[in-house]
Amino acid sequence: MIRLYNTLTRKKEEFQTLEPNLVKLYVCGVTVYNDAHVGHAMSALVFDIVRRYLEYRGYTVNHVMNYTDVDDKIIRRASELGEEPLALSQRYIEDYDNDLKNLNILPATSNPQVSKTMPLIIEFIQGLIQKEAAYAAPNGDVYFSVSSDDDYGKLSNRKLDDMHAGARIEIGESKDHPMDFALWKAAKPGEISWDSPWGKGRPGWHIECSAMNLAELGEQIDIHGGGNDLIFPHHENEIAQTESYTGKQFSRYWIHNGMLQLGGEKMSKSLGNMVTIKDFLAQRDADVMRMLVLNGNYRAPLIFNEETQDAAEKSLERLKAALRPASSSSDGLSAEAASALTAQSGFTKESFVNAMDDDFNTPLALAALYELVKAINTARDNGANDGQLKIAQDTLRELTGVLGLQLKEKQGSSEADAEVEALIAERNEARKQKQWARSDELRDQLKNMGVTIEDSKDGTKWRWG
RNA sequence: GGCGUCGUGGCCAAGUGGUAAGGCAAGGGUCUGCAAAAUCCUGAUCACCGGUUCAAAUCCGGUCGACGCCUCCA
Repeated sequence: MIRLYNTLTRKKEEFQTLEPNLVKLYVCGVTVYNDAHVGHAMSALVFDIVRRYLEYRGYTVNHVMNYTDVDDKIIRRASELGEEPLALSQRYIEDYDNDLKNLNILPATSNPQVSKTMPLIIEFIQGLIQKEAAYAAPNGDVYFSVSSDDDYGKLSNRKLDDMHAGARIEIGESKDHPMDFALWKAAKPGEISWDSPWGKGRPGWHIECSAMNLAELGEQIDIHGGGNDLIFPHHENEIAQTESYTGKQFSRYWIHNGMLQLGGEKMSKSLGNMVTIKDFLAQRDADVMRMLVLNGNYRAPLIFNEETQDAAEKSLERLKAALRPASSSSDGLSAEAASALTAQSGFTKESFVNAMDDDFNTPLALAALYELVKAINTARDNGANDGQLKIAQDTLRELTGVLGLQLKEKQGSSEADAEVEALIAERNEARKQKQWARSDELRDQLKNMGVTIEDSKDGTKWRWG
């Protein structure tokens, strides 16, 4: 039984899908006007892990992630660059797709875009006006009327009265209630716009997700996700719109990831404390980013610094090492020891599933994996052969795969490999002569080339990294 | 000010009533020519105060602190 923490109820709940074995999952994607940063990566990774795990547990996951390709910031940036807004956003969509691929994140089942959903958005707004949940203002804007919605504020646990103070009405707006928000914004001169019953304009931020949800997944979905900075106002408003429109509960479960922290504060484009995904991947392997996410609870803030990255990298090394082959000179494990290792595989799998079933408790799931790692290493030290390690290593490979870890050993070019082999042969010759100084010198040289050496009973082993 | 999350060993982090998982780092042992890898051993009473209980990191109240949202934001 899978349990997950539902922001709507602030409790862990048993997961039950609307339709058997099918999960309708909608995750808010990014606004595409700039390079994505590792905070975006965190969110994408969290939901990639959710999706992979649900699939592992036998569900078909209909995973929708949208692109906001029509927005104030896109328009501003495009005019700065002298580029068409949709051309700019299209460029960054491709760019982000590429980042996600490089992070080993599975592509969503579909990636709707605002610019391609216009008719439905307009229809949606018209429906809301008909139901008197929205109204057109004289200036061509259309607003959602929060007063029309009895349970407005239920997701973020806010009351309209409490929000009066902070709300602002900008000049030119004519809202009935300060918290009313735009469904449709009248176009300013020269801005990209679409025709509508209210004149030329473009959609507000929140309506797009309601419309794309409806288009892709229907009136009701199982899980809606995103960063916890979206709880208010974005997700709150989505609920208001969709439930006012359909009269049905929108999403059964709301999942929100915590914010990635750089130097004690949230990483964001506006704060300017960004590490882009490309910056990160130029320095570290994709697995490292994923490991950082796995190492903590997805709802908690993720501390991102050199120290946590180093630790993640080292623990990956430990997982990789467990997958390495047995010593070729080993003469096999006793039957009891071999069956104990196999038994451990079973225990680990069980612990892993129990941990993940409990709201994707990845730190606990990893702990289960390390238990198997230790068993494999001990078995190898005790003389296990490859056949005896296989089941345990296959299990480890399978479960790390569920988490989306690749655990690839670094590769070198064949010329470089040949050079390394030559140096190692030379070093082994020196070792045979007990010329330790020369031997160590060669080892240092290899180390500087990025090669790690391990001398063992069955010869010298080496690897990049 | 309002809403919410949280405060566990040097760092990251599990654990929601019965005397603290795991990873990284550190120190020591085994192995090794020396290393590396592996393995073994060593370390926290859980922000603070008060309460409930036979028993609390875990429940309740309070204090202090951190972070997020309340404006665009993953």
